[in-house]
Amino acid sequence: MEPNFREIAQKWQKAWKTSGIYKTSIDSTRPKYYVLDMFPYPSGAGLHVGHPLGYIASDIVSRYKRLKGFNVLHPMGFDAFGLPAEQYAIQTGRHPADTTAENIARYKEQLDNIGFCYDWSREVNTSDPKYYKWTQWIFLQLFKSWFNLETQKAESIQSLIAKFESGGSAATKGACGEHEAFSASQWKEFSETKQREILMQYRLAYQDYSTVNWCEALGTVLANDEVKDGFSERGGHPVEKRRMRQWFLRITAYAERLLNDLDGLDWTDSMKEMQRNWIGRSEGAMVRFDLSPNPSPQERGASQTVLVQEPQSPYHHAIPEVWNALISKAKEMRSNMTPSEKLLWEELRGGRSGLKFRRQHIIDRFIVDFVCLSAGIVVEVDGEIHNDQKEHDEGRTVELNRNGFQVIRFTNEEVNSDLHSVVEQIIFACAQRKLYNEIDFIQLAKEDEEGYSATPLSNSQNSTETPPSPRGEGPGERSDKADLNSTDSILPSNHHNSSSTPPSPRGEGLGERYIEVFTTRPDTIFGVDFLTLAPEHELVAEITTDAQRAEVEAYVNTAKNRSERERMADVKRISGVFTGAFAKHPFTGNPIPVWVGDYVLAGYGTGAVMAVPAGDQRDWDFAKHFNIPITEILVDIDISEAANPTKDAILKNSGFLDGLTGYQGIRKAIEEIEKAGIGAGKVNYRLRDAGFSRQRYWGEPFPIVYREGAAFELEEGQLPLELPVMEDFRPTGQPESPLAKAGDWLEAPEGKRETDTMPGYAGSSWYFLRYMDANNDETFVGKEAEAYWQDVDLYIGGTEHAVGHLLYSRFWQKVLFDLGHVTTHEPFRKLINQGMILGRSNFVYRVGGDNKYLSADLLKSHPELKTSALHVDVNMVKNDILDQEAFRNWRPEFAGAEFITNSEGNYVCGVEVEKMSKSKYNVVNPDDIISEYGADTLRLYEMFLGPLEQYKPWNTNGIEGVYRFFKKLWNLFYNDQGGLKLTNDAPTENELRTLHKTIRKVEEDIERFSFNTSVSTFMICVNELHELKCNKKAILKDFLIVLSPYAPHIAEELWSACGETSSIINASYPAWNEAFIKESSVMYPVAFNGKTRFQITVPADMPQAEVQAIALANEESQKWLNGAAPKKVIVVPGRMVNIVM
RNA sequence: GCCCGGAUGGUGGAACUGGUAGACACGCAGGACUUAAAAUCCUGUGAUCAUUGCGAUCGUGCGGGUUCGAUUCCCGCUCCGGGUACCA
Repeated sequence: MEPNFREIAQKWQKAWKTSGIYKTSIDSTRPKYYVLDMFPYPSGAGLHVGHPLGYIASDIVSRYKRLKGFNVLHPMGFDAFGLPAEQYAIQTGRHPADTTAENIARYKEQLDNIGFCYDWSREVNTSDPKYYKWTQWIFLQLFKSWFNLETQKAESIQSLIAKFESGGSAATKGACGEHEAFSASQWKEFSETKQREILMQYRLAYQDYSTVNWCEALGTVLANDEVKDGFSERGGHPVEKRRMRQWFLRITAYAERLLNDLDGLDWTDSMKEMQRNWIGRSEGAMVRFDLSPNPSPQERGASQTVLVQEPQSPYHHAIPEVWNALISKAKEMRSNMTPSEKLLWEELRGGRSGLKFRRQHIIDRFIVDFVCLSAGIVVEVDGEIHNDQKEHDEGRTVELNRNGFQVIRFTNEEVNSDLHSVVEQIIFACAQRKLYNEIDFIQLAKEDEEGYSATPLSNSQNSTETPPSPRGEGPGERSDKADLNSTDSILPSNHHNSSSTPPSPRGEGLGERYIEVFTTRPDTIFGVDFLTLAPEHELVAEITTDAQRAEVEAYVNTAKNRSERERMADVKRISGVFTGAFAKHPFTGNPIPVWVGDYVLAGYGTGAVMAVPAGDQRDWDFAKHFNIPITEILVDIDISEAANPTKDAILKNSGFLDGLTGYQGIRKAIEEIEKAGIGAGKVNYRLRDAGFSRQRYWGEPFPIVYREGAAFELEEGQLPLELPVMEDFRPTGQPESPLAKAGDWLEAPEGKRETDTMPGYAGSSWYFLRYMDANNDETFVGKEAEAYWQDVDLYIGGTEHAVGHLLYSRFWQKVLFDLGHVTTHEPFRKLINQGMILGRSNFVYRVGGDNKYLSADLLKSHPELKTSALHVDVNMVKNDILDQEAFRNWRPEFAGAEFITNSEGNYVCGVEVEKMSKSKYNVVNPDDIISEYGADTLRLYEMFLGPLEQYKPWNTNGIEGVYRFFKKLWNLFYNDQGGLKLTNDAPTENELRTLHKTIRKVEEDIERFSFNTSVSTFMICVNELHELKCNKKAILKDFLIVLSPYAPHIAEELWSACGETSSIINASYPAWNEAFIKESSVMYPVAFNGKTRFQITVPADMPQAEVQAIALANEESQKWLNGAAPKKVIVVPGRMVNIVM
């Protein structure tokens, strides 16, 4: 008789429901165990076979822990607010409340079919006002608190107000935005609006203007993790940046705690690592670089007169005879400029670049292509460069250098292909040169050193691209000038005594402006060759010189308008522009050019970096691209091809850091930076405050009203603030919420309502707490319930929530903990990530344009046939063999399909593993499996598929094996006629051994979440009991208990067949007895040099020496030893014997 | 690029602290039962060689190393999967 597993499942599901056996309550006599699944988002598509994988695992643990005597909390609910539900509703033209309710009903039905032991009386639904009342309440707790940096805890905003009243803004340190300083009396005089404005800077839930991801198509802003490569994760619509007033949660205040507390969690390393990366802690230093004053026109004039004899005798050294020849030649050249020269001249002529250039100008005995006399820069454009030409050029360069000119060379190709960059470099070189000139002037005057003309560029390889540094120490030469003493002597004196006055946050000091950078490599500070600002950096406009203004503005505008996507797309492209400004190196006093580049992100650190080409590849690339000279600071490291970012290289040319490794240098450098009062060691985080506003309809409304522009919270008694029912809830297409159209609702007696709604993660950040006391109307979770259930012992869900949900939940929990509302500071003790179940797509191969299909196993033998692969519904395929009739009936166009089958007459389908999706026809619905094989088979088979955490394709092929197992089990209880064949006989030793081995193994497996191996243990047990022809109740009943977490329905059915009247769910897990498992004799494999040759069987308690003797005495041993004496014999007790020859 | 994980028969996978590699299952082949099929049961199934038999050799992505002994530990690679990124 065939058992009907489907009917059995339905029967017991009904019985359990009626008896309310899954209802859980607080029971202080038993230890608690809280097993939680990540609750699903009820989409319209329903569950596929991949969804229940984690649920099955958690259900097994729940039932097992219950058998073990724990009071188990195992709830389920629905994450029902959010964008997808709204999108789905808009698509179907219905209200999200209706579609959500339907989807939930469908999900529940599907879940119940699988036989989960959820206590549905604790169901939560985040879109239910009874639930979101408390989401709003928690938001108010965040709104009404601030983070005290001194105690590293959240406190009530009242304590902050008290501190302001007594000591003004200086009285305390809290995590906050920017605001002015004020005294206690000033505070008291502030208007309420003003006070609220300041408090807003401290609240854990606060408002701020910020750039957000605005998605035109979805009509809403998106969280960073909802944006992938500049497109919305859902729908793939383009996303752009907009500046809007938004709600934020001050999660950054908790960065350190969120990071440190990871250590105590039983999560996978990769999961913790993802959170660590997201928090992105990096240690380093803040360093300020004072800005040199921009040269005024007068100063420029001064420098000109000193350094270049201009304009009186620009043609110096030219003797009359040569002069006449040169001048006619120059005229000729002017009228016959090469196309590249013409191109460049168009950019340089008439002072367009802010500098005056002359063309085909005579200097000494040369005619140079272009020259900027005020800066002393010669620009040469060459054709193809041959070797002898190169030599000639070098000679010419040296002579021009001698005359005080710096030569920059470009090839025709460079000018033609990247004119912009060429012009850029020229302007940069001129500006830099001008500043050097000034400094030289000052230094020369002061120190009475050798004159400028005696500072030639001697390094002929790169001299054309290398401007002289202030006192003549070009790269790789004159190192005697770069020693500690000389750098000390030019340290600005104010740096030595300014440590008592902390720098203001930005470069707005009195009379002195500076750029503050964050660096993780303060040890490389002597290798700083330039600074780079993010295009959005606030100092950009201020410091840019007039000459560079047009270009910088153009660059900044382009960068701003470039969407995220475009910026991502050409990460490789290096772009930037020189501001014309210079900063002063804090230790050497060298001028450091300030650039703008979009490789620097405004949102990280200070939005400015100190660029060290020697140690950072991006800086290196930037320097090479713009011909910025690179300072070498690493001993014996070649940086001609790439930067060296390692910290173990020895530093040189680095003043007080010389001779130290990077590791040592970091500490020393921070020390010196702090001593000099130009900065301090600093820990920086990548984590940003969490955007908490959404311009959508289907979310929690904020319990906030506005009066005179200030935000006021609603009273607790006014919650929930229900979402108004609206006919038209579609996005407005403007960056404002659909709720802006809500008419009367907007006008509250207390003021004007906030129209944004909360994001999807609001409700899911605390749902695990609500389950503990889901029906409490007085509070979000009762004190008693919270104290009993505390936290989640086991949390199972996908890795996709690694940083979003899991981080926000931890943050909320910590805030609630600080405020005294919960007793634990981490919500999820152990976390397991189930791997995704992938689809296994099947294909048919259509021949040409015909309605004819070639079997996949014949593809190779028929290379002459051109075929195209078509996805075919996997539900028409069994063991990769197509149901031909079903295919013909699938769609009208396949009705007359002809099949070229293999020799057995089968049509074999092709196979590919892909994500499960409707469009690939590879979705398997658990309901179909259940109606064919029953719920237990589905449960057991999903577990049998492989390790829980592993990604694996769904393959229905193996399910028969599990089904056979159940039939085999059934046959231990029933004979062919359907009669029970159970006996009450005493079990034999063998039967007991089989049983107790199984009890032990399954227990061990569940404890380490190795569910797939318990399934094979069940199979082994049933196979053995079959062999033993065991139908003894004493054995089978215990086996059923062990099996019941995996296969509750069949276990319950057979349990009652044994005459039990109470449910197996309430049974106790049997204890295994070592005495039954112990074998009286042990089989030892005997190996020679590690290779197993034969086996011996000896009594289990035989001493090692005797085992060794027996092994050696064996005649097989004699054969393998071949007369030789063994060198060594190793006996591993109970394991094996190894004889070394 | 960086971080994490992985690679074992025709397939999914097992081997938990280094100790008989391939448990359990699928598939396949052969057999029993049956008029036949399904279901069920039995046998075999890593590769190569030898097959009359005893068997032998190789084998856990590749190359080294440690060890009496390595799928397991170490070093260096290859490939695959996931995460993440101009993060200074």
